[in-house]
Amino acid sequence: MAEMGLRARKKQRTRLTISTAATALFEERGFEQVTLAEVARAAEVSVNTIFNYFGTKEDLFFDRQDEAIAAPAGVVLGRATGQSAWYALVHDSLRSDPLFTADELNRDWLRTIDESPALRARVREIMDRREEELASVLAAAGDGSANPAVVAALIGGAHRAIAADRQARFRANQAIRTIRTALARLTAGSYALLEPSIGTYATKAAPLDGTSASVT
Amino acid sequence: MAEMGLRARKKQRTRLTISTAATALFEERGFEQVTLAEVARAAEVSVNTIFNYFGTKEDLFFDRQDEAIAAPAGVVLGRATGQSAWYALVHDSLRSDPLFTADELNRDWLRTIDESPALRARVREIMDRREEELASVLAAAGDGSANPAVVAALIGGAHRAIAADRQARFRANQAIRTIRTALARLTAGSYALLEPSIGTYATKAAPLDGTSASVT
DNA sequence: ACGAAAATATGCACTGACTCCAAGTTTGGG
DNA sequence: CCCAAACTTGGAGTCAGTGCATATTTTCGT
Repeated sequence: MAEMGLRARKKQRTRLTISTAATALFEERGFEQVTLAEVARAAEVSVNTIFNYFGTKEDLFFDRQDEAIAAPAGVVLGRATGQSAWYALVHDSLRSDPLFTADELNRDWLRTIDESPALRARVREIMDRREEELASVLAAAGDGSANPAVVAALIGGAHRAIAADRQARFRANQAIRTIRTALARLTAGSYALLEPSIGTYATKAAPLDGTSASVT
Repeated sequence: MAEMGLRARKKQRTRLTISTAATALFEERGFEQVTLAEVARAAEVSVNTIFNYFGTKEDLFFDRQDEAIAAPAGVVLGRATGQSAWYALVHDSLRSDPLFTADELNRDWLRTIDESPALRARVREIMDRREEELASVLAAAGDGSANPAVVAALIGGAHRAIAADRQARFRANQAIRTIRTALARLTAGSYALLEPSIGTYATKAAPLDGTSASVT
């Protein structure tokens, strides 16, 4: 992984140059107000080169969407023995999910999203794909007590509500501390609503090597 | 309402002409494969006229999205005294919500959506707005036991899962009867999951005119 | 170290949705 | 019957995104 030819390094550098130039422009003047030609000028490449690295204008902004998409599925996949999906998400979401973080760096970024219909549409798509990933992890867990897609959709619903709340609070220019505590409270409240129905769904069974008692 | 000048009638007719011409083309060859110029030719108007009636290409396809957006909020708003939002939705959704219907007419329509990223994005937007409408109706009901936006999001989650299931079944070319029963079963199952948490949320209070006993 | 092959960058021409504006044309009301 | 408002149209332009042909750069086998 540390091994990397000149070509690969250069590619990585170019990609970063374009992405940071674009993000800066977007946050400064708004997504729709910036043209790809301007991004190209700022990054000192041709417009076509941008398309070599990014499929769409939105991809320039959501450069690392993959992390956000994989987050909940990863949390559930990495839950400890005896923990349910719900339990793992309750205790890990606020820490590891980029969707739940609130710091000063988020402010301009979130405002930019808020002001652009195209970016908001993209966020919806990301949320949808999060749900799909989560659903397939839950399906693999093989808990027949409920439809995994439905369980994933309920969790996804909670996440949407929390994300919307975060947006609203940033929009209202609340202090980071305030947002953080409100977010924690809302997260707890939302998951509490879900506990009776899915609190024990997809509980990870103990390994079958016989050293621990059965779980049932 | 029956009163309508020649101008207004003509407008309505033109709108319908454009919309049906467009829908026919879309279902025949796919949304992305049809150009607005072609729609204009088919409807015998200019491209600019299309934009007089419809804001975007997608609006041509989702001509009556307003009904879909207002459906759950309407059901909840119209619930009888003593019924909760959950109860009203469980018993009315399959009947009155266009999102839950399954008949032969849906087939081509849904396939067209399925094959177009742009239309799928629009569906996500519609789902989002449904949730917002529902959330504001719930908020107006003033049940402080839970955050109305969260409750709306959970219901929205269930709806998304059901809609996705319907899509998958149409995609797999299942028979309408099969889809209908599967849909009913999934709807019941999803709402059952929600009952313990929100089953009595926003129960409509009896009128205050004193003729009936207090509820609480 | 050299030259061919593969990867990458760029310019050019094009499509298609959408906007703005400046005429036409049609309709309703006085 | 004529004027004003509503509606339609054409034309010119913007911008994201595609396809292609042509440089230019990097890599790799020899």
